[in-house]
Amino acid sequence: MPSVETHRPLTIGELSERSGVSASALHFYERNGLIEAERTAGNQRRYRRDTLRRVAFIKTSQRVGLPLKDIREALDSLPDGRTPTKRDWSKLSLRWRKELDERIAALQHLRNDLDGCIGCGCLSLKSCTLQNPSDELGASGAGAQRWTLPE
Amino acid sequence: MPSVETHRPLTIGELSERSGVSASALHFYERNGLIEAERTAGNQRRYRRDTLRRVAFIKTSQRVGLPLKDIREALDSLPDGRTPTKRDWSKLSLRWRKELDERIAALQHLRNDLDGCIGCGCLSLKSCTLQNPSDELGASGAGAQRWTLPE
DNA sequence: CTAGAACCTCAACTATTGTTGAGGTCAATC
DNA sequence: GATTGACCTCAACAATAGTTGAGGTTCTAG
Repeated sequence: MPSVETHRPLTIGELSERSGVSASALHFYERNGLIEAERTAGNQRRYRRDTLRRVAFIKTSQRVGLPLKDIREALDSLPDGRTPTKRDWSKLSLRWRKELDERIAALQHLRNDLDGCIGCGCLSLKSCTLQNPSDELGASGAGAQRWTLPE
Repeated sequence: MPSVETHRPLTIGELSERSGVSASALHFYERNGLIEAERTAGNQRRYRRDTLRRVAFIKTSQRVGLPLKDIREALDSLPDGRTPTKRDWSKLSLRWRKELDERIAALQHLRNDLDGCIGCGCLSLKSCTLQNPSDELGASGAGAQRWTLPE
């Protein structure tokens, strides 16, 4: 049977140390609705232990380059009051994995485009402008869109 | 032989339209040493046509997530006064491709780690803490480093 | 030569993701 | 019961990557 210790909520210091996220960042996440905490009679924060996982999700998502706004949206899909189940987290992970896949695909696409250009030192990617002498010499007309890959 | 038109330097409006980068952003890049311009007698900017390629490099690098500081460093390796040759750009592209490769590899690594965790809904990546019941119940001790993948 | 579009500078503002410090309170230990 | 470390709020500051606006100048076409 679990001891009392294992159910005790976390102080901000504990959460900070265990998650590797500074207390000020935790405050910030709270202000922005990414995490939440109970308060003691003396107004100090007490975090449910699953907040640890929530913070892990935040950190990991940030590593992929997602803005906090998006991360919050994802977290909003978790159940409100109760501790999320494995299934809940699993759904989130899957969603997040898709993001990852997309980002990887986008970078690979970019790299493939680049490969065709390294030989000529060109950087226009979509259509190598160096292979088009009129650009080097200064062709007028549609130039902008060539560099803007579709979002 | 090339007409005069093809050698004429670009106004900021032209560079902006052709590159898809706003004039204010071009001002900003100049303040930060990423691009430069000659001036007319009346103090208006005139860009060498190869600035177009420079801006393309900036935009593309940003797409990969590189900060302007790094991009400037890369650009600093270009020859100073003269128009860069294809070879110059080629070197830069190669360097940038390595960055891309690294980023792709990092994301793939992250995804592979995640794959092992989706089944259990865990997010600790390196070592699935959900597979470790002591964490769900709140094991004390080293928790932080597990989520911090090496930079 | 004059109107209007395009350009100039400089300062202030935006958003994101936090950090730092001041001034004060809480909680656990001696 | 006093000390001390951990915690609280609030405001200001930081870096990045720009945008916006005011107020004034230049360039170009008619």
